[in-house]
Amino acid sequence: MNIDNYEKHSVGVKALILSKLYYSVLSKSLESLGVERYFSVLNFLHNNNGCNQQCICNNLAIDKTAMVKVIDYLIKANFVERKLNPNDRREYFIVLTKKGLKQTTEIVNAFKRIDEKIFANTSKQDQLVFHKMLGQLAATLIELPATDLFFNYKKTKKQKK
Amino acid sequence: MNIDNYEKHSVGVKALILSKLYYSVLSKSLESLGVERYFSVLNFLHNNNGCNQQCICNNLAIDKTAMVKVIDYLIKANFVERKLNPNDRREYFIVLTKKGLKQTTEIVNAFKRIDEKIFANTSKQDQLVFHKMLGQLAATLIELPATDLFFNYKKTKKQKK
DNA sequence: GATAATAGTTATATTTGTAAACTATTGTAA
DNA sequence: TTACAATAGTTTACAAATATAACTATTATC
Repeated sequence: MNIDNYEKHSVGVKALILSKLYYSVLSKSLESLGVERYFSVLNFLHNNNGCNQQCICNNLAIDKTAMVKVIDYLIKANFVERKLNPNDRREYFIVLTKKGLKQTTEIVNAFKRIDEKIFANTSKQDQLVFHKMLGQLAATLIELPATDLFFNYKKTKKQKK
Repeated sequence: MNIDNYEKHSVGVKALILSKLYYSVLSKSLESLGVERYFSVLNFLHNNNGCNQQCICNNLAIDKTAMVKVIDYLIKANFVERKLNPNDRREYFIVLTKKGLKQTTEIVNAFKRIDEKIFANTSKQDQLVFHKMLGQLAATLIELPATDLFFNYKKTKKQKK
């Protein structure tokens, strides 16, 4: 079993394949959980419990219309609740339930475990360079002209005729 | 405009976000082309013209049933043709048309241009470490237990009762 | 010659992504 | 203080992606 010629690809293709491999391993290690999707959202919520939907979108580069369905799904699974912010009645806080808190602990650990495992044979120095580079690449890409995608804030530009 | 707290994410999440950013920039820079999808497939075909569908799947980690539609789409757009291999009549060679060859040249260049741009301010040494790490991570992940996903060869395991 | 394996297809269902239009609320500026 | 813009979130409709299973045709293996 193999991904052929991985080293020949561009950075974008490598990143996409790497994320596919990663999520495939993650799903396997979390098979027994009550949800089978949106692990990254739950992982994020564990560290940012009570943030609003837009915040999740901005952090994970997910479109806000897609996020509606994600939260609906997680509510149905009894992992989170929507709580209206009384000080700004436009937004809802997304809060983990008791069950959600317990389960997300496992998810957080699964992420950590995989990260540890794949870096096990790598020097601390190389790991630092790697993470520094990832940050730089993301920062550079954000500054280049791009299609709107998940950047909801840009959409208004088109509305004016 | 920004991706908040990028540096806090796990490798898998970072890779996914990075690929989203990358493809968003890529799409923008190829807006004028006759296709608006499957750039990585076309980029791959440019360097592997005449390979079969399974080969594309193995290289880009795409499921073979999805690949059927991708190739259908590219045939419709007059970018590629299916040519039956006379020596093994199960497989088709995927061959770029004249139009396809011309267009994929632009795609290949777009990939290269972005890679050059995002690495412009990075030392050759760091780039080497980065690519070496990407390869190592992918290789490690492939060895870990995973859900089947795009690994078509594994599916046979389940067929036997 | 039977069986397994491979390349590719079809069908179906679900999920995800995209665009546009929408409500409700809050912020801002004349 | 009213008008307008911006923000948070939702809905709808449609296109595309993903997953599963069953399928044909062909080739490889024993």
